[in-house]
Amino acid sequence: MRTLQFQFEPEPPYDFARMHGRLRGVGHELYRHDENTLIRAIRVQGQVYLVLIRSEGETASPKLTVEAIPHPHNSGPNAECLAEVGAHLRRMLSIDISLAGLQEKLGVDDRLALLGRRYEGFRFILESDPFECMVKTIIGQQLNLSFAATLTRRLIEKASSPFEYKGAGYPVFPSPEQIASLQPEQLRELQFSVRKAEYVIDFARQVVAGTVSMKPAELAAKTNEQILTELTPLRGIGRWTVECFLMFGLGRPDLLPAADIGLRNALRQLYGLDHQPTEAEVRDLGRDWSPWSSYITYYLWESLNEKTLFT
DNA sequence: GGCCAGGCTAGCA
DNA sequence: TGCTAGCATGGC
Repeated sequence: MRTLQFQFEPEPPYDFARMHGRLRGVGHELYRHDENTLIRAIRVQGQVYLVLIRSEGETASPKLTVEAIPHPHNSGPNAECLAEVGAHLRRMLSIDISLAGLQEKLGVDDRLALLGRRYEGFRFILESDPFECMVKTIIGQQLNLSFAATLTRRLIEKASSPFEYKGAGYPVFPSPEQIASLQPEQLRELQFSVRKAEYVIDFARQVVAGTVSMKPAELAAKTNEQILTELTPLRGIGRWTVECFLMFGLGRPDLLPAADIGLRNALRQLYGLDHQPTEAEVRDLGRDWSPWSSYITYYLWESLNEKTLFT
């Protein structure tokens, strides 16, 4: 099978260096970094590819080249996948998002304007697919990020085999079938709580059984509220989890996860508050962020990594 | 040593 | 309908 080649020229600003930098941090165990190249395995309609993403431009004149190397075990005619892999990468890398309007939105508030200047062109790199996003989000509930990353890494090592390429092994996020075939005790051995082990496996089994759809095309046809209504009845999936899923899994631009501890801490820092704002206070502070609530939340999360930014 | 982590459920008033 | 203990463990 041949390597697929793609070139993307998103509308500026597009700050790939900062987007790449975020993926070097904790919680991004699926990525490998080779000089200025970002590498990971992705799954597109059941087929696995190793993608090498390289930036050859700058924030004001962005240009990305991507190679996608099909896994040797992929089956079926590869040619049909070219368009699908390309569309997958465009969505994952926020290529077709226009940020016009975001700076204007940020500009009405001095503190937010600071964020806007700092993170101009900083976009989401989405989780590779909705199933992966949901599993990682369930694992991340309530835990500190580093322990959540440890659990995710152990799950990947337990349930799937790495993509071997040029003498190195690249982790592949397990398929729904691979996670569905596990027993809760196997995740308990990895230091999952009993509950969390059940949530993750039950979710995978529902996806395999078809009672829950994680198909991108089907999810794309639904509103945020429809997806919230459908997914929150599942055990282990609450409002926060679906909000994160909509942001990082589907790239929906206008989510405000007002109960999120990280967002509350970031707002406390941004505005110099003497207490951690409540959920209601967060909704009030963010009442004018629409239709960019996800992006402003994203910038606020990022600001947590820079304690000196507002002091 | 104690409390909080980018929550959620079950069980109880 | 609303409140809270418990969850597993790491980090500060």
